Amino acid sequence: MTSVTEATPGSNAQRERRRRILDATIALADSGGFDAVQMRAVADNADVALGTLYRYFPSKIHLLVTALGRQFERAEEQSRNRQVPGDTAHERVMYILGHTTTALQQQPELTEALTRAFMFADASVADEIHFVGMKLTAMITRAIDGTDENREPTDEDTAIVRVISDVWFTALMGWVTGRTQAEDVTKSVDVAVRLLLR
Amino acid sequence: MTSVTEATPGSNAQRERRRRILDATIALADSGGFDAVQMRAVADNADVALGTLYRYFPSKIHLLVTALGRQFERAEEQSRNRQVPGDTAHERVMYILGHTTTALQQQPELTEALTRAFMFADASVADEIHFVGMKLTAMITRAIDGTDENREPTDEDTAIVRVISDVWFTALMGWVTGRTQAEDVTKSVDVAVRLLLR
DNA sequence: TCCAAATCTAGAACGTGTTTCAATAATCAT
DNA sequence: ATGATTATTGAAACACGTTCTAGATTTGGA
Repeated sequence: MTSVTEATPGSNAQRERRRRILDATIALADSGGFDAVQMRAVADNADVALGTLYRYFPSKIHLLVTALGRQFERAEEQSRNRQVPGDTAHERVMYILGHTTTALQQQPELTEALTRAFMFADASVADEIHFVGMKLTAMITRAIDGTDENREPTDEDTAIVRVISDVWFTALMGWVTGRTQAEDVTKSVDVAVRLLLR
Repeated sequence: MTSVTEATPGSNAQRERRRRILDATIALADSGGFDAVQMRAVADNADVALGTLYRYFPSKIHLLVTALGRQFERAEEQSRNRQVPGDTAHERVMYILGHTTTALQQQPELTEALTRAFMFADASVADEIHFVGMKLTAMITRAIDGTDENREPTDEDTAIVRVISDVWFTALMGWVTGRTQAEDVTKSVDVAVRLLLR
């Protein structure tokens, strides 16, 4: 037992298993998307039994949405440490979302897997979904507020952020399902942001 | 062979089979949602062989999205024949979407099945998806324009309609997946419409 | 009317998410 | 250290979407 324990519950071995499972999930998703994340393959690659995998994550959706949360946590962390460039709220929001969209589109298979899982998710995954929503909201809100670090977001800000998130998500969904082009995602968001932040 | 043939291709018997399949689909979806629409059950209830079902609809998703199209066609037809009440664009859009939302929420299982299918749909269902999008766009656009029947929608109108559709869809998705309350759907849309139509 | 092509049927079979179970291993309180 | 509890393993089994096959049936043209 090392003294350095993370906030995650369970023994060392359990935290290790959990990490291996999520790593295997991301690796498989990155290589072949949603369909490649097969529970038997995840279990094999993570060196755990299938039953153990299900003890840690009650379904494929939980697994993927949790992985999505981990990715968003990192993205939000990164964005938190840097000043968002841009003179207007519009520019700043587009910087963040354009950036994030491009990053996601660099790993199309992974993005497809995670987005599809997000779409599938039902009430039993509400916590994980909420977590992801919070991270996204935080990023966009920070972009709207800009340099004014201490500005308390107004109700209107919050409402605008929600609408932008919805548009972004729907556009992303169109792209991962192969119904729209990569550029269309950023375009859709840009139109929405223009309508909302004026 | 009767003389009255619909626009649907194929022989009489084939049109009958197709109708039986879609009817069985709606009935099963209405009774138990997405999970109850099992391909074997649909085939049984429609009195066709499983192979035949797959000849008519290449996947469960095609089947459900086609059924969704039929439902939306009817809804749009109904709304087309009536004047939309309300003095402002906001009131009229909310009337239409509030109405439609309430109608969908009367049949939660059916709505869950159709919405989930819509979410799943990939490029191979693009035509059916597009059809549904057109119907929805038509309804909302008519509501924005109000009594001015001949007004040509501006680019801005079109953009606004897209954003509203996205918000509505995302909210509906939250509800069918059991993550939000029924009222939240209309509330979300109302906030978005207020931000966009001012 | 008859033949060839297309369609339909019944049912088996396959893949993958999920569940279950008996046996083994690890952990923890006393 | 020991016994009890809990976690893990390996493997079988199940459910449902989907595919495949062999034989009937229907259809449409000569």
